[in-house]
Amino acid sequence: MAPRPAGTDGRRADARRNIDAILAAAQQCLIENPDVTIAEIAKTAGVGRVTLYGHFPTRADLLDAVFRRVSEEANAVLDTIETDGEPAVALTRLIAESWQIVNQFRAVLAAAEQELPPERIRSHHDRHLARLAALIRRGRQAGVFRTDLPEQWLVTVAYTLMHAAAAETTAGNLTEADAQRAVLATVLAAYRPAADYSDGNGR
Amino acid sequence: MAPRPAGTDGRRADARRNIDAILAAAQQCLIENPDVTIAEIAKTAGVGRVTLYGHFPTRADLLDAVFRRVSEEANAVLDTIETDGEPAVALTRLIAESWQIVNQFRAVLAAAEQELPPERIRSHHDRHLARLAALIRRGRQAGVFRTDLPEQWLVTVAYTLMHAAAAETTAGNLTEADAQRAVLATVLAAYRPAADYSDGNGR
DNA sequence: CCTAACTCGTACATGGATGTTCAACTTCGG
DNA sequence: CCGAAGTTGAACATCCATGTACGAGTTAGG
Repeated sequence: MAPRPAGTDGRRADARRNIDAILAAAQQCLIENPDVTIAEIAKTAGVGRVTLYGHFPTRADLLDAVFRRVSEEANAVLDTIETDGEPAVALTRLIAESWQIVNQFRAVLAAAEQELPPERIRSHHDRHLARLAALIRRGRQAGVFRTDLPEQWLVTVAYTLMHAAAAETTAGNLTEADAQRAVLATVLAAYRPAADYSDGNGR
Repeated sequence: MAPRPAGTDGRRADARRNIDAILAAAQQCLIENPDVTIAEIAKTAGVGRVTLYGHFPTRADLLDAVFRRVSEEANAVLDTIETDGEPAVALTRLIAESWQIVNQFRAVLAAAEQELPPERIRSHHDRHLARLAALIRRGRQAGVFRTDLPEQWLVTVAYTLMHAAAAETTAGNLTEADAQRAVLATVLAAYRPAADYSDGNGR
């Protein structure tokens, strides 16, 4: 109607709608099975296979778009988290939220890892990792997190454990609640300073 | 020469030799790239593709055999480890050894996980997991390991961290020595009782 | 030595997924 | 209402790894 804001995008309205549908479908399908076929994604999106190829010339392109989308969704959530204050508390908050996300989307990640060049994955992840890294740094300076291991390793520990817990829930070995608790308890313990003479109450 | 012990196997000597070569080649190839093609494995083994199929009718059969082989090799090593005495010390020994193995063979595992039915994986792994589980149980009774999380989860934590560390070394982020130290320190910390009022020296 | 067991290469059958091309049909959007 | 942008299914072209079939050549081993 109104001479469209010109920033909308070159595309026509229905095209944009389809792209959305495709991304949503892809996301859902990938969660159920990282090896879904393009054909199936198209069908789920209620769109012709050819149409899909029209927007995403190659499987990798599609995966990349989905990955980017999920990643941005995650950032939107995580950016609202308060990471100031007592590091251990902030860590608890951050991990709890992050775990929800990992638990939801780990299958997408798995798919992406299989078929996207590693730097691609890295670049999408960086912001998440940086957030945690910053918190760790702060906690170390405050003397409440251990400093005898590389910062990078501590980051890895947290993400690894989240993935593991997610796997355990999908395998049915742990309820979501138990899994979250387990991750939290484990990471907190793993981050505690090596020779900890404190009383365990954190101060 | 001597009327062969009759327990040798129905096969002819050269056949047995080839089977060995194939398994060895497969193991090596899979370590370099979990998606190696059968053809390449055959070539590496210095054997015709057809010959390979003669012994392992299907890719899954081959993977299974390789997996079994590696697993048995691992068991041979791990069975020699002293798991009595102070649980924390025994754990250190067990993890240190296990990590070496995981670090060497994680690629094989990855390949197997992709293409073998999960129960197969399980059955091969069980003995390793059981070993650790037993030690954990003992440590808990002795009051030196935490009891507020499922035993199963603690096992997962250890193996997960070993895999993560292995990944970090292959990525070049950690030297083998640093990785081993990191795993050890992290697992020990993670296993420590939740509200730990001890002096950190273990007794 | 002589035979059955093994191996080899080449060639072929299969199957499944990814992309492409085309010509007709719909829908936007001005 | 008209033209351009978008959509569609069907058919086709590739590609690539797996697995088979065969006939001829080797080798083990009694």
